[in-house]
Amino acid sequence: MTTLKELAKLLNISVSTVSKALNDSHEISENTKRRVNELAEKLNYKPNRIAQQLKNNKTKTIGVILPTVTNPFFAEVLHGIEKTATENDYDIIVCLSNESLDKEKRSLELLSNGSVDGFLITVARESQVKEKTDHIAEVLNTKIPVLMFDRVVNEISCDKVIVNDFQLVYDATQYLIKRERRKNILLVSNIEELSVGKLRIRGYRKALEEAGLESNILKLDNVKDVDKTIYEYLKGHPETDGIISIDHITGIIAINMAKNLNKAIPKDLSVIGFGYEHTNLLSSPKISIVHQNAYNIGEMSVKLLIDNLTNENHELQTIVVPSELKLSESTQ
Amino acid sequence: MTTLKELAKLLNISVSTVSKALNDSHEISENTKRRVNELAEKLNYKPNRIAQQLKNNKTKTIGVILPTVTNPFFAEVLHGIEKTATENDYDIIVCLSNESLDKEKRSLELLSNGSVDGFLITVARESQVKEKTDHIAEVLNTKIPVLMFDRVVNEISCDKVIVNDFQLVYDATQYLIKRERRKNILLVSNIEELSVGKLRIRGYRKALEEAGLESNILKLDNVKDVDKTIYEYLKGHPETDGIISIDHITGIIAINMAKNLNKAIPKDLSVIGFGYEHTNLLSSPKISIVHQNAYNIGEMSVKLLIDNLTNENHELQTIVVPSELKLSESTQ
DNA sequence: TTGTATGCGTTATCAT
DNA sequence: ATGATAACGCATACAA
Repeated sequence: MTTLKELAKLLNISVSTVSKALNDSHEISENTKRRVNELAEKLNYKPNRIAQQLKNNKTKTIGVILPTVTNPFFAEVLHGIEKTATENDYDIIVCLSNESLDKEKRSLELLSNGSVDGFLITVARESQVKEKTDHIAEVLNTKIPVLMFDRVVNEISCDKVIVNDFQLVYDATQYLIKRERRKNILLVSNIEELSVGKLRIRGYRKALEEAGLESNILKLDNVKDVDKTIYEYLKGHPETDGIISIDHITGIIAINMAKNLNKAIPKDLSVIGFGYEHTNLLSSPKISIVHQNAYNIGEMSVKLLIDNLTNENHELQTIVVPSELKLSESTQ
Repeated sequence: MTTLKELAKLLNISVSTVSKALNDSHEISENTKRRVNELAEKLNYKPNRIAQQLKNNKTKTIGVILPTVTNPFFAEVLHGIEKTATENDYDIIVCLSNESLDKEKRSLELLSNGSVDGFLITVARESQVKEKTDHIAEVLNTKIPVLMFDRVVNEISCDKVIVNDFQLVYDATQYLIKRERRKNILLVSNIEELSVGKLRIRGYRKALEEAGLESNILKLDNVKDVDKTIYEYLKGHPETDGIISIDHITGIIAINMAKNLNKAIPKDLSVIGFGYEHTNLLSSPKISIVHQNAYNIGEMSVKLLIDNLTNENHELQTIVVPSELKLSESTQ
């Protein structure tokens, strides 16, 4: 890599002159600027980013800690994060916790050595279930800003970007009750022990209670044959006329199983799931989904974190990113 | 952040003594080491990574440039990359080209300033279609190692990690011909203009030619209503008794459409697609897939790049990661 | 065993 | 208009 020193030597001028010339300082003559810029161009000079980071004590880099990227929700969040970070001249260093507390902790510790200016994090499943989040609080103690999105820890005070999980499922359930006159609505889930899962289940329960209906929940986390389990449930409960899935996968499976049982969708059974950009391509009839606008979650998270990093008067806040109910063929 | 200087001042010793003590140098007395380590522990000292990077002229960071992460194939590759990088004490900076030549170019240029030690890249669709890859060659000119995976550019000489696309589809097609006695095998695809798509189509053609059968290809890239297009094709060609999908989505749609036409799967129609970890959960009957072992692609890529970065005698090579045909319910 | 000096590449301050 | 020097934090060759 070409350095200032090399340019200076070749031009027989000092390093500081070269530096100033490249930064278009008024102290430098037009002639010198021209000579310097020409040579810099020719040798493809680029200021060494690491040296700048050391000098400025800023990395312009954000640490992003995600449970996984195989889940399309987080994939789309990451898309939003990357795009917005790039637009604001930030790089992102990505770590995947794989839902492990230990990996999450190590990643945070490793990057808390000046590698990044701040963190975006979704707490790992294990950390959340075991309620161990001291490692996150410790990062905040070292004055490195942290923003939590999606899954959050109430006890920790920091910026947060979330979805209105409770309201969303409440609304979706109410839609099935009031608009589609469904009486026996099943909730299927493989995320029941996550904070967001609990909130969604509460929304479902509230809507049913208000309507005087009974709630039925099929918990599928750690279940091996998800398809068979749903099939057997539907077979044993033929009265089921509505399904709310609170994740992005069990709703599609439920549609397939219902079809195998010769249930007409949406005539006999309405289905609403959670989903992302192309989710509804995957089922026939196309599944109606709660679209969480994952991209926007990523976008808002980056913007809020950068505000924290750059704005003296930044105030901690919690942003709720609006979601939308995207009705398709699996509802009437 | 605590620095060596601060520790030195507090202990009334020199910076270099502190540095050596922390690095467990034999030059330093046990007593001093103890004092230093205790204070370092107490103040939660961590060596500033940026300063180390500048000193060593190494970042221990890999730049990863992906077209997207919403595609589960790349998501799983990224998983393999992250895990393997972490195990080898490397960070990853992730950039998403979004299939755009321009974004890919800018990302490469931005990180070619000392930010990373090397690159892992899958060429963007636009770059590949327009055959513009000078920006990648330029990075190599600056002596920063680049490794291409999945989609590769033949004209550029560098490490490569690929899948045996030709052979895979050849084998899958032959399976339908020889084992399942299929005569009218359709290929569906939404990636026909990518290098990997072309290779896969060639494998399909070869197998059919050898068997004296006719090839039929349904190209779906840029098609709006993929489901309807497949439906209409199958309706107009009821003789179709086998389908090869060369991407991870059109195979599932084909199964759904065939069922809508009351075709029995796999009795009337066998289907093989491409897919990843949980792909087969999404269809009923479960789809048979070519599993590309995306995770391994990521893993091998990192290992090969690190060898290039650290091994004096590294020789450029192309690794073919073996895939497997995972038969499930959509074949007999 | 400990300390001093130097340099990584850049930029800001202070001479000349 | 140009140059010398110092500093960011760390590591190491070299003195003492």
